[in-house]
Amino acid sequence: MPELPEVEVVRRGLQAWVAGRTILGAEVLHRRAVRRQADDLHASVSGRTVACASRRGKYLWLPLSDGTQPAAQALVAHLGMSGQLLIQPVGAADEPHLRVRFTLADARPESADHGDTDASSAGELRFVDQRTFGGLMTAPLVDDGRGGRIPEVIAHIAPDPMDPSLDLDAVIARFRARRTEIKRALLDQSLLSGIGNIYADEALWRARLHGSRLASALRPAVLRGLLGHVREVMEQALEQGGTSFDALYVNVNGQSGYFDRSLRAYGQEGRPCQRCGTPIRRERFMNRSSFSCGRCQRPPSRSTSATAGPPAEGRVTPHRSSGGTR
DNA sequence: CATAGATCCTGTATGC
DNA sequence: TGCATACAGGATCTAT
Repeated sequence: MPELPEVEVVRRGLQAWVAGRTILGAEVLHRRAVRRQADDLHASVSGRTVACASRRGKYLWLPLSDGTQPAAQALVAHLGMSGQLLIQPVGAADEPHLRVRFTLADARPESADHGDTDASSAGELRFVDQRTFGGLMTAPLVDDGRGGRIPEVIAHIAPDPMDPSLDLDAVIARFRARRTEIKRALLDQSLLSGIGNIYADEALWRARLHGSRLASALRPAVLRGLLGHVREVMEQALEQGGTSFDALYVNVNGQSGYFDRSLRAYGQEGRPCQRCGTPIRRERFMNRSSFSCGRCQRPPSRSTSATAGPPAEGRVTPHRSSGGTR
């Protein structure tokens, strides 16, 4: 499941293989894969040159230059659960779940040493997605408020742990203002982006925190430590090429990462905790699985759990704007 | 406004 | 063997 490290691996591949190349055309094979203007995709991208490959959290985008001005538009991509962006030679067999095909001009259109075009370097950028939770769209680029540019459709996505402009103190303050479980807050992309179920569980394991702890009940130093673990585990995963459980996550050349060998909590149900030997347990949380150590990661007491029942009688209850219909 | 839950999607694994 | 069900889960939409 692509989270920040996996998406960053893909971004680097796009930077190496697609940046500087001109898009000749787009063919949409599955409409759901293009979120807004499926009919306009070809017209929106053809003839434009990919300036670079950018990322925030789990979103990727390719600023598209028309050659005369800084890019005003970008091709935005989210891999969802099973999306892949692959570089393929022209003529390669279509993948079973090929959704969008972009044809790319020669990587070196200006190298006229011999005057002939090098057909072997022409190629395709393909969006392949089995479960169609991912998608592409084009969007105008707007100022991000920090001197950078971002597609306006993802302006609500918070900076991620790898962003050098991240204001850690501000993030900690926002976490502390949340009256919800810490894992739920970690997964909220408007607070801090790039974290999914895998790295949330890994960071919580490293911090020895149970995901049901109330975010607002954690001291700033504890949150600082947790966010440090988030960043550290993501950096380590990136060094391993990301986490792959199967062929659903691969880089632009179809290769898998190896961080699954280093997972300590996610998917480790029944295996001994690497710290204390207690079997890793699995719990349902937010309609998905959560993995944690029953000894190192103590669940909160009822009084500090966000999943605890309603306040006892006599407690002050939040006011309602209108009378309840109950 | 803040928070919680439903929903989309399909290949693979599991159970009876 | 075959069919039904569970599961993976990020972002968006809806409800409270």
